[in-house]
Amino acid sequence: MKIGELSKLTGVSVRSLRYYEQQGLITPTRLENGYREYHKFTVEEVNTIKFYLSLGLSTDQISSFLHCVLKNNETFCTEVLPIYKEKLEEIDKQIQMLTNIKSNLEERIRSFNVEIYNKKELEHDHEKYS
Amino acid sequence: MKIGELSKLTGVSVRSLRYYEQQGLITPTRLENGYREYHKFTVEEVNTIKFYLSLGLSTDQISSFLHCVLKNNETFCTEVLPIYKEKLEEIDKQIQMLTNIKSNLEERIRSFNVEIYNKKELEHDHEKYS
DNA sequence: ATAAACGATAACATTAATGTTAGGGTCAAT
DNA sequence: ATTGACCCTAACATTAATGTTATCGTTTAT
Repeated sequence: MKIGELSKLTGVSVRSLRYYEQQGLITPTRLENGYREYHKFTVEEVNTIKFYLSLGLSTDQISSFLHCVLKNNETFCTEVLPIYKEKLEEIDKQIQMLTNIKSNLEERIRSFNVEIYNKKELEHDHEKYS
Repeated sequence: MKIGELSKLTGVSVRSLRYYEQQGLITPTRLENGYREYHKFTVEEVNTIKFYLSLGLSTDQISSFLHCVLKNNETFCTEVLPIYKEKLEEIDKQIQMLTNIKSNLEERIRSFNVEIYNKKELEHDHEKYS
């Protein structure tokens, strides 16, 4: 199949398919006219790539083990586990950072509410004593 | 004071100070020779900018309320609260995404452990029955 | 044979703050 | 007057996957 069909079947843009090829993730053959020709099982490969990208892995990381996981159960590929662990640490750090910022933001937002409360108190006092 | 001194006092690089100026966050005067001249209270301003940047706000967002918060208590600046709330939603979404990925990663990592366990079982069986 | 649909390559754009480098002025001390 | 420490502007680089556009060749249907 040609690139347009693969794109439709996978939902991955033609541009991205060419990029994956450039990154060494897929290697189509060429027809006489220069068009890329893909095997039908490339659909599965591209879906696998999509999955790993959705885990936040880079094309570089994916390329380091894709060859293996396309043939074996993932758990047989020793390259994968360290990458997962590395990514997990990275994500934990990010969550930690975001959580800190979130706390700060919530605290600042709370101080606005306190301010509004103070203003209402003032109005109330005004009524009470006027 | 000149830019080098401001940089030392705030820990913000000269490059970044010029960038903040370009974004309209600070507006030094110029000496006759073209050098930027900063008031001493600019140190406080830059520290304020640093703080808002650390909350993940963009220079664009900061510039929309910096003028106000430099003169008043932040809670008097009506522009700030919506920006905080917007940022908070954005961060919640990011945390949600990262948490999802984290779950997926942990599940995949777990399946490696199961696999190792199975392998050990095999060895064990091998001993047992050999 | 012409037009529409598809394919190819190549290059630039996106985001946002910051680093780096190049090519110059300025100033103070020697 | 030379040196070193500053300052200036301007421009390119960084990250990574994807979008966009330009220019061109190919195929297919009319």
